[in-house]
Amino acid sequence: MITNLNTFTGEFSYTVDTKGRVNIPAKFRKALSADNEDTFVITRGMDPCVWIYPIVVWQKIENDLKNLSSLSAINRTFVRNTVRYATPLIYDGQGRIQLTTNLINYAGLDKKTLIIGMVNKIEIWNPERLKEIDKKNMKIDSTAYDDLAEKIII
Amino acid sequence: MITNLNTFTGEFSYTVDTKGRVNIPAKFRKALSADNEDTFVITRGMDPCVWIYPIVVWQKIENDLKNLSSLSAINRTFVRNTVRYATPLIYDGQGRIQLTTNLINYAGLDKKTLIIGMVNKIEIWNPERLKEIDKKNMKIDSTAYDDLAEKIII
DNA sequence: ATAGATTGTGGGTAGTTGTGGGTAATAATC
DNA sequence: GATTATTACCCACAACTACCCACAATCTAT
Repeated sequence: MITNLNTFTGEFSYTVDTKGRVNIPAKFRKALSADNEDTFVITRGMDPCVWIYPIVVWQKIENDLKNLSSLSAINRTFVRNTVRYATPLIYDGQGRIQLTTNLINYAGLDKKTLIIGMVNKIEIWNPERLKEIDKKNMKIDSTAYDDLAEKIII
Repeated sequence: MITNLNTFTGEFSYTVDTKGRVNIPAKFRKALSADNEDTFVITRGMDPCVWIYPIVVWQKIENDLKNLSSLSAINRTFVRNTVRYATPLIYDGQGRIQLTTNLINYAGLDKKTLIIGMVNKIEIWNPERLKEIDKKNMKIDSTAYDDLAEKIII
């Protein structure tokens, strides 16, 4: 199929097992370009969820961070918080990744999870939490969306 | 015949079978440009129906979304809600696509469906629902149409 | 009008995928 | 150094999906 590589869409329900492993949906593994060598980077999301990047995409982010001058305190904070929780890992023979307890706690994961393709990255959510956030965002000023609508035609 | 490629018009009645498959009207398949390689992307419509895009059209949307920075919460929400339910798929040897249970529920599909060409995309409706929505929309203020008249000459 | 091709619909089967658990190797603790 | 905990790798199975074949209805063309 001719899908964009390192591009993820769709929503999937999976479980975190007792060992803290989650399956990466087969579709997402297939979307990984070969130069990733089955490797992702997991880290904290800006929302209370886990973010997963293909490692080659992450490496580009690392390079961008290198260009931020450490003379600025904001830059230092930003860099620190961005890379602090990032862990590269290879998925196992069954297509699962081993989450860290740190990230499991941060995202409040517990058994049932939602795995969501976010185009250039993947999110792992506790379904309850996402529902709350969704509800909150319902009230976002619709003018914000209108601005986006000018950039993107769907 | 000289019709525009990746452009769909007309209305067709089809059935969703027990496995959740629907036929894509032969006319629509013929309208697909070759670079799509028989691939569509199905997702939630803004109305309670299923939207179907030719994959090359969808990929343009994906690329636009990639350029939105995830530092903005509004952008994250917008991207998530846009791609969350999107699934690329190739139609089978009989010209059918396999719908996801998620989308079937969302659109309230059940056996009889209406498939409608929407120019750059295709919609799948539960006929009952469409009738209701149509009735509601009858009451649209005609000034809204006047605004459109400035953008589109028909 | 008739023969042939195309199209819509149904179902069977083999392969894939998600999930659980076991065992060996490694690391951590006392 | 011995014991425990943790991690990495392997096997098993049930559920699901993709692919194939079949057939009837419709359309096309001669």
